[in-house]
Amino acid sequence: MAEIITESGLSAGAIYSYFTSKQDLIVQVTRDVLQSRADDLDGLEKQDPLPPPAVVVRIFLNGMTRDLGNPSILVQIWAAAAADPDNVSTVSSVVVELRSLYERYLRVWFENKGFGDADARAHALAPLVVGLCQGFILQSVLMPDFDADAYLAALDLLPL
Amino acid sequence: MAEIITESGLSAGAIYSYFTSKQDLIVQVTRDVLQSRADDLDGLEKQDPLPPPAVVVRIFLNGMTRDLGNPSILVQIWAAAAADPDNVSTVSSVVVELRSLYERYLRVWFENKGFGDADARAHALAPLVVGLCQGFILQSVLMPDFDADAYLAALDLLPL
DNA sequence: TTGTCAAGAACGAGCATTCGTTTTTAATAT
DNA sequence: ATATTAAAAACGAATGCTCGTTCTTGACAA
Repeated sequence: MAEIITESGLSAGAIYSYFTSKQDLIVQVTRDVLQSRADDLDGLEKQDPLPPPAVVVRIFLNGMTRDLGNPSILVQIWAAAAADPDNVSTVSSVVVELRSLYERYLRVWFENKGFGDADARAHALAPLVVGLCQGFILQSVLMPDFDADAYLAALDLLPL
Repeated sequence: MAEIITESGLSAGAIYSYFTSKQDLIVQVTRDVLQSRADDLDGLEKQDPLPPPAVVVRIFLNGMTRDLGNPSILVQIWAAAAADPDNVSTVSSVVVELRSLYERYLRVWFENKGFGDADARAHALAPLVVGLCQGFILQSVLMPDFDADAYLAALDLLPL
């Protein structure tokens, strides 16, 4: 909150005429960011040919970086949810939504590639793709020598 | 600390005759856990034939679950490091070590499979494998409906 | 008696939040 | 134009709570 107050140029009290609580602020900002990612993905799914998973993930993560700057705030949110069962549902619903976005995309991708089990493959792999994104965010926050481009480039080596 | 105090059966003050601070406690426990993982991996690397990546990751994550129970504590540690630059080096050194463990294993794995660029592949993919593990831990903490077995099974679909 | 260790109350820093007050805005009256 | 006034917004010190840590006290062992 201290950082947000400073950056907003407002006083501590003024924040609370726009958001009823820290939690409310987080929820509203999260909604905005998630909507941006959904919009990005909608755009990609309209393209022909359909961009490969590595590109989709790259654009997702670029978008997160653009919107959040240093995504350390995301790690804080995860930890707050992990510590307090009341917050788990808020965070998990976002992750679930994100996962289903990836799953929808992957289903089309595998169908286009002629996989008979496109549905099952998409369902199984979506959590891994989410995991790769979470890993990217964690490592970009926690590792001073993290090479974001190398991480994204390595996605091409995974023949999804 | 409150939970640790309760579970240890000691008082608040007594803890501090065994650990000089919360940070010290975390560092020592982390060392223990990481050493267990390194031992696990050493055992796997002695096997013939060399177990595939999916098995190595599965055993790593099973070990973490066995040692930590609910890995929510790990998410707390990540967040503490993300919030305070002083703690980043502690955490990052652990992740770097883990990454190099995976990289060493992957190099042998790719050499056995006859890849000419085994070294480069291992170097590129190790961060992704770490990311998949981090994603597993996050999702197992944050998502009530997380299916750990399905996540691990899906690793077999990634033809590494 | 002396030394060791645990207990647990007390401490103090950090945090989100509140609230009485002041300042700014904007509409209306003079 | 200027003055008046009511509403809205912002201020920021004060509040209450949490949490890691310290310190005094007391019990038991050597």
